[in-house]
Amino acid sequence: MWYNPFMIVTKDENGISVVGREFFDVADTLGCGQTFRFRSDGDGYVVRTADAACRVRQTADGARIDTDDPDRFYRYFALDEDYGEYYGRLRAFPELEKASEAGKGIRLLRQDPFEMIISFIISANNNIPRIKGIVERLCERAGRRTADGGYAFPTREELLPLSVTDYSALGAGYRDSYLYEAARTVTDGFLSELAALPTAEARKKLLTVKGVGPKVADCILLFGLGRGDCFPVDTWMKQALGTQELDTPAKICAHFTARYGTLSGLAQQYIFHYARNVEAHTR
DNA sequence: CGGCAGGTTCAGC
DNA sequence: GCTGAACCTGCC
Repeated sequence: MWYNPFMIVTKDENGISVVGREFFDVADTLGCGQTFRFRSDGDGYVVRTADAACRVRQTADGARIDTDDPDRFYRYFALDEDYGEYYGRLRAFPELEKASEAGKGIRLLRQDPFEMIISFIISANNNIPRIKGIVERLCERAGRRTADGGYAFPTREELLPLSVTDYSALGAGYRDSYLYEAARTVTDGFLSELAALPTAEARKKLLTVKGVGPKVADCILLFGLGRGDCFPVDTWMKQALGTQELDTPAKICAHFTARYGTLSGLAQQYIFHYARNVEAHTR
């Protein structure tokens, strides 16, 4: 059992129970664009990562995760981390007062780096329903069957047999050749070098992959490599934060990573959530 | 039905 | 280095 002032987490053989829902909002955590592999199921969600699956739902006093692999999802949902503390630190920034309050239940998911590279190449200049569809079809096409009857995300080896035309047939559009190339570029060696590099150098390395630009690289670093010092700048960020001085994505990124440091990624998620779910509906 | 979607590439300065 | 046009596809 693990405890902090805001949350009590208990692991058992069938899953994980969380007491304290303030810093674990299931819908917000899954819905803020970090993962595309979840679907509604009754009063909760089925969530997949790599070759594992769980069912997660919000409960009266917290959340419940049912899974064969509690340790995996304990890490996946970062239940060893004190998001109450992170929230407190970010809330101290005046400009984050409203966004942090609205998004305090968001947690950054610890996901698989290879899965993140492929998924976020697909995400570029694309919409979420379509991204989810492409990822789902890719898993059905190339991933292994899992014990629960679903599909695992394909490994690099499982993607190698696919042709550019195969990716096109999955609906990937012009990203087909990027995916084909990425499966050849992103070897285990590439990934282990990536993990060993400081964030700035890891970012440069990711930018050598075709189809990976600054925004996608930051998403991979943040969601797949635990680099909290990244601040992905997308259309929402540009719209919410762009000013006369901060008039390019690179300037916005540099400004806010300098300001929020290792909590930049979480701050970005708070702002993204607020811009898309709160501000958009109140205007 | 045309614009848009959690951008990137490529060509031209 | 920086800027802008072109880009698959299917939701809204």
